[in-house]
Amino acid sequence: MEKLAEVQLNEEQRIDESFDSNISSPALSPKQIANPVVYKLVRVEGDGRLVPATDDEVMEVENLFEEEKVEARSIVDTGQVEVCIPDEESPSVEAKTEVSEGKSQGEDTKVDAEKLNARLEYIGVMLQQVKQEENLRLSNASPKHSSTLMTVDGQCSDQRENLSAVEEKLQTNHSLKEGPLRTPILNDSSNNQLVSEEISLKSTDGLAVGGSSASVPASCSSSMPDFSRIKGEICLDNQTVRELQETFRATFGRETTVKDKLWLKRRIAMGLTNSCDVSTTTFTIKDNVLVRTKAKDTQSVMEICKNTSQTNEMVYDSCKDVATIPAVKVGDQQVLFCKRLRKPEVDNECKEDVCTEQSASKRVRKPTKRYIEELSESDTRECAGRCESSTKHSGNGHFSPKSIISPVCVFSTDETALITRQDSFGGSGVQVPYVSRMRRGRPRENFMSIMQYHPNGMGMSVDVAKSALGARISQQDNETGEKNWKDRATPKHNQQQMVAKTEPEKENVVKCIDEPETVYFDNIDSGDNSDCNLTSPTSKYGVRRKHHRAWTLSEVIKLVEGVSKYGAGRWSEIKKVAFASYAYRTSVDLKDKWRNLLRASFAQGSNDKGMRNSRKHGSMPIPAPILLRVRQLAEKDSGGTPDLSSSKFIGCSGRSVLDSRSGYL
DNA sequence: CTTAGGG
DNA sequence: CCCTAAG
Repeated sequence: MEKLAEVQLNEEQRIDESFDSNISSPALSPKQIANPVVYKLVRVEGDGRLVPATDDEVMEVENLFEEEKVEARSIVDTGQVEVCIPDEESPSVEAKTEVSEGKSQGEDTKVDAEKLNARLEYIGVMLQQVKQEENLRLSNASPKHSSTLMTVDGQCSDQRENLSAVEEKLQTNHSLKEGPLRTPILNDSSNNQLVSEEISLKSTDGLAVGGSSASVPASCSSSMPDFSRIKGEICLDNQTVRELQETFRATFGRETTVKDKLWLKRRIAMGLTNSCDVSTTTFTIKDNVLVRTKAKDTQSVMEICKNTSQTNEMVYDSCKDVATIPAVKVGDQQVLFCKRLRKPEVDNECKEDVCTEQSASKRVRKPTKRYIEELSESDTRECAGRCESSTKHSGNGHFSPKSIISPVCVFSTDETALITRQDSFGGSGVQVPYVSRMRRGRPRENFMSIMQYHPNGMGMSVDVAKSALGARISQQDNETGEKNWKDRATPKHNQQQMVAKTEPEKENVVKCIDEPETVYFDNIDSGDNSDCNLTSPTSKYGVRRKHHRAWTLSEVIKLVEGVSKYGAGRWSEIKKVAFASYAYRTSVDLKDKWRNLLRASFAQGSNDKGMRNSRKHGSMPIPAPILLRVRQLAEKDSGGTPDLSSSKFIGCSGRSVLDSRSGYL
């Protein structure tokens, strides 16, 4: 069979912006975001490369589509899916753009939604056949349980790559549909048990998935599992096919005609262990022996968790919400899918049931997920480690949320693990290195306020602006670039973003230069690096490392005064009153600065006060009086009655110092 | 949205 | 400074 696969060119920004870091950068038009799903026909070469399909291939597939259309089952369609049969155009950005433009957010989907469904349906059929083949071919060599790692590995396998692609495409397609959704396989049953079983199988056994699809007749007589049929210990190994089928039926409540023993065993094993019913009846697998235990054998279940690991987290997550769950997939889809399903209240009982210990101790622990940057910062080693560690965590009954949202680890041929994400930037929808997002942070609204202390600031601003522009061009984005871009991003990607990013800023800067009087920095929004950080002493000495805006003394003073007036903690108040004109200082900033001030003041208090004005560390030295005042305020704030007789004096002196200084800041 | 606190 | 969790 020719390796024809539909690869998804999918941008799922909508699902989670933070996840899709750099795509959501300003470099992309909203239009692209609005068209999340695009498919493109490609062929998977022997080495795993994705090559655009030729005309012939496209024709061929189209014919097939037509033929199969007749008996295709209808699938609920939300107009989110589009099958695109492009020309032989190289998989480039244009290709995608064209496609995207041709479709205006599902408005024209009515045209032939049915047709599309039929096609997708056909792909499903094809997929099943392929999978069955695969299944037969690989059934002998397959280990008992396929862990996530295995699944990942499988994705790299040449033999399965096309399969994966097709499957992924198909299932993702499903996953995009809203509302109750029937897979062709499940037909009438919206039964949780069934669905969850199906999911679990798909998620954990990438190889044999198709088997059930193709083989299980749509006639599900009894749709409820009947665990009572399973008595005591059952050695799956010793069972005949017939018995296995029976067990299967008992387990899942439906018949199967699959004769593959291994397949059956895995199904049963997985189905049981993933069953939502584990809370009442727990089955565990020990050395291929199915053990039924009334009491929860947490230990054993943990083992299962470990084995199935990450993927099954999704399964567990899914149990509650099966009605809308189409499938679980390897790769990004899996992740996205998971995120989509993770509703807070659906803190699945399945997971908790399985991992009793954890649920007993604490229901929700929210380890703060550090932002994407840190995820993508992880290097090769870490990636491998994470794959492993997620497994480990599961073993301890601890599901690390991090593992859920962590990027997919793909082990490329040269044994290096890369963090990748599904990306269509190159047009081929292949995995590309995971790069950190372009830029974060709030915009800096305007700079007007600063200027009030810098009547002469203009000349400087030009310089800074120029230099800022230059720096940006040369090194893109200081923050993210230094660590991540160089080694991670694809060159193409980089360039595009770079151009897209630089342009607008150039404009802004130009404006800033041309119309210094009025427009000034109003246009320099998006604070991105565009901080013409005039007041920063560091700007004089070059190397403005970040888009920091150094705190001026006057700002500090206002802050201190504000704190003295309103008390520490009322940052929004202080900001409103004292920093009304400082749009770029948020209450958080105030708080941070205050924290720093406290630190500084106490540090200095214990130290020699002589170095207060030293410029050793290029940053603005904070006059001792201010620090003293800070300390005093801090003490007052901390509840104690420090009774500093000097408080008044300090207050006065501090203020006077401030006033005198603010003049030439 | 604001505050608190960690990175 | 940035991020996130909580209120």
